[in-house]
Amino acid sequence: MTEGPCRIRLTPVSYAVLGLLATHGPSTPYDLKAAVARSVGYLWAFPHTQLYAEPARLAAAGLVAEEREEGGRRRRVLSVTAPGRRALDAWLHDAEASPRELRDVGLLKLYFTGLADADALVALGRQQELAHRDRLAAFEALEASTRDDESGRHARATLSMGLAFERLAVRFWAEVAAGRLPDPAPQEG
Amino acid sequence: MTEGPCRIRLTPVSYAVLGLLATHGPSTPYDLKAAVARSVGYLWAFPHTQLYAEPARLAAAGLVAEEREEGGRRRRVLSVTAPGRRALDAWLHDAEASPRELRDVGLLKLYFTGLADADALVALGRQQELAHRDRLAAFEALEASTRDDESGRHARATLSMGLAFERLAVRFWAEVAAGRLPDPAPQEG
DNA sequence: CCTATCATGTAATCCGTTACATGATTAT
DNA sequence: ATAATCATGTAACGGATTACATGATAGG
Repeated sequence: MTEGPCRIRLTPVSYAVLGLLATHGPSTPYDLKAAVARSVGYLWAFPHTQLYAEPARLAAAGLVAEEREEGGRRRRVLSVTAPGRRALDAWLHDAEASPRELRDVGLLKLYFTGLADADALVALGRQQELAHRDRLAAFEALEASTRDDESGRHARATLSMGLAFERLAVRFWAEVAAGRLPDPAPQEG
Repeated sequence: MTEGPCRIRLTPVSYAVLGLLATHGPSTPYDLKAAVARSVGYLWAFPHTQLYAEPARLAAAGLVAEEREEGGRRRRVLSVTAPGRRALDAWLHDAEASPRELRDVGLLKLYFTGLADADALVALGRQQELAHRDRLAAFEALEASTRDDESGRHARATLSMGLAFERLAVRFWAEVAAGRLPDPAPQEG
């Protein structure tokens, strides 16, 4: 049993695909698209084209197997190979993961809003508050619909972080919208 | 007065460059690099190469002006043009900014850690807690060093969000490290 | 004077996105 | 039967990262 023919760099998308295949078993790219929408999508969404392109990359490296259906649409059915599973496990057991920068466009705007007038600031606050409220509502709906789903404890844990973050963001931007620029100084210590 | 010769798509990097030039006046790419490190870097860092490449793009579009020093290093000195300033103002006055997905590798791992054993989970928690503690400490140092800097109120506001987020992350990952998988259900409401 | 680090840049790669396109199903 | 939407892809583009490279300045 030889290893994959060529080494490729594995990105988060790679591991998401491997993880979804390992979780749900053999799937078509379309299945993956649906699975993402139902699961990690709120945390990390990718366009469906990536779910067609990425398996090809992984297949070239021998980490997933591609089979074509015989009849009708001749869809690709993907599954994890043994090397693929090993790569996934290695990733999961490697605790290293540098935290993401915020990289939020709203915050970047806020940073420079001193260059504009106060109206721009308040408008930004309002818009951001609304946007985060929407996401919060979506997360809460998702939370409600996955209660007493014992199998998804890890998924619910990440969702928990998502909810906490959105609540924080709503509070933050509501302050901005009210014309009160938050300052870290009077810390609630 | 004609507009820039060609339209380009302006990305967050573009506006960061425009914003920094508008704030600090004419600068070389190296100045920009230093300014980023001192300012927005904690929120959104880019490699220095982008601070050489991006001004070229902006110059081609007429949004910044490039001059070469005469003596010695013949460095490029960049400044915002009138159209550049208008583009920046338009961006600042457009409140639209879809919030960023979390897209955190640690959370993605957490999502799939049901596929691995409990050790992996705890190790991940520990590592993430440490990483976020480090960032929190860095943010706190930055906060302390910018106190009573009246001109940077907007900067301090974004920093305030950064601090709050890191505190949240530390709490969250500490739970994971302790083997307690957070669940959104018992909401502190 | 030599070395190390700072400062300044170029070039290539590659992933992610956007745009486009078309074959199946389902509904009316 | 036709329209509409679902399902499934291909192809090109471009920005961001990575790797490489070299000229100045300072320290020993």
